[in-house]
Amino acid sequence: MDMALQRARDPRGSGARQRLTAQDWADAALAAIGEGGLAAVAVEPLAVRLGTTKGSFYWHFANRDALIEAALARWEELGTEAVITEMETEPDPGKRLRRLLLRSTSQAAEDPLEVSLLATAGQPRVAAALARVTDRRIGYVAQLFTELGFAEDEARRRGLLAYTAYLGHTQLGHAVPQSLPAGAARDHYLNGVIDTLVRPG
Amino acid sequence: MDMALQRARDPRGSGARQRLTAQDWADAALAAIGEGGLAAVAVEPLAVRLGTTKGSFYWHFANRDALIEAALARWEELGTEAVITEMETEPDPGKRLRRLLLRSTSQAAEDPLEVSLLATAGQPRVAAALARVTDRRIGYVAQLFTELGFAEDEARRRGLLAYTAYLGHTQLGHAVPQSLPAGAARDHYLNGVIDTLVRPG
DNA sequence: CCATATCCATACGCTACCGTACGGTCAAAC
DNA sequence: GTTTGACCGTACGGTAGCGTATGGATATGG
Repeated sequence: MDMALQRARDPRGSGARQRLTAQDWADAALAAIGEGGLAAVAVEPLAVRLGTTKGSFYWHFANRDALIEAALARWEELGTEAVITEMETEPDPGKRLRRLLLRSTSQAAEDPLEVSLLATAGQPRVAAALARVTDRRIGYVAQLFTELGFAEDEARRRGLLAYTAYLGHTQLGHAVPQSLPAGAARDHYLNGVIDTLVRPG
Repeated sequence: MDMALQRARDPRGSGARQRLTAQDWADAALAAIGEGGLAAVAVEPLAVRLGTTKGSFYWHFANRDALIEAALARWEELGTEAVITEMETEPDPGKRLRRLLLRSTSQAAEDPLEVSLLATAGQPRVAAALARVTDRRIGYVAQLFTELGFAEDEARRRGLLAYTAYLGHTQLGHAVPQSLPAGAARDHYLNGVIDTLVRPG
């Protein structure tokens, strides 16, 4: 998740701008979710971080809920399709699976956002966004297994197993990082996992 | 997690008692975590649920933080050792692994507590409790793979994979339940997963 | 039957945050 | 150069929850 806060434009031409866009708020909200969960999406603290005040916020959004919605939409846009598109440059499905797993896990290691969102699946809006993203991802991974020669059912089963392992892995990465292999052992571990996942039978 | 709120004793002999114990508060806090995350551990709402007031709470605990600590201790006590002990009645390690996975996943399907705790790994106290529980569990599963004849390294690798899959599975079970197989397909899926996990190679 | 320790109710002040009201500012359009 | 509309600052009232203070209830031993 690239939080590169691209501002609309910079009227002054230099660094210090003062007008913000709704997307600035949405990105800040995403960053806050990553750091402190949904509860950290609080208007006044965010305003301080953005160097502005609530006056700005309530111009761009009706209320806090609308901000959350915008942040989730942005996450859906950035967190899944971009990665899948990036994978498509690799023709071999086996290598694609390896690249996907390596990239996703290391990405997730730096970005607590997904973990925080999973945590707040109680919220209906979050649940809906998660459902869409999850379906898309599991479908994509299952398709990779299909391309590797597995039958429909078996591919779905292995795709689901791979995705649950990915999810659990990121969970551990944030909650109990010392339980995961690090450095070179990490790549070795992940490659071994894929070996197990793609072994025929 | 059996939330059977056993009261200390019941001075009246019948149903309606009014004095509470610290454990009553801790159990209520655990239930609240399951329903609404750590943030839902709020003294005044809990007092309402317990049919009492803050006066009781601040008699038993110094502050909200002490309550959280007590709840975590109770979770560690109930959520891991009890299950492992229960597994030991099964002599065959292969069946033990199957029983463990089936029991844990269906348990977790009803009890959002673990998911909520994972979500709040930011809190140092939660992180410490999670670390202890995670180490114990991964160690136990790895030992099962050792008993199944895998070498030390391979057993650890497969144990970790199994545990991450379990974690991710429970995540999905709460966030996007429709992505998981249900009913008979569920057992079929889990058995297939174990087949994949124990297949030699 | 009263004394004491245990346990709870109630009232209070404090802080963080939500949302509103309204006035001020600045750039662009005319 | 005035007007207009987009954008922001500030002050306000409201709510939820933390923690404290203090008095009241209740059970049990003397």
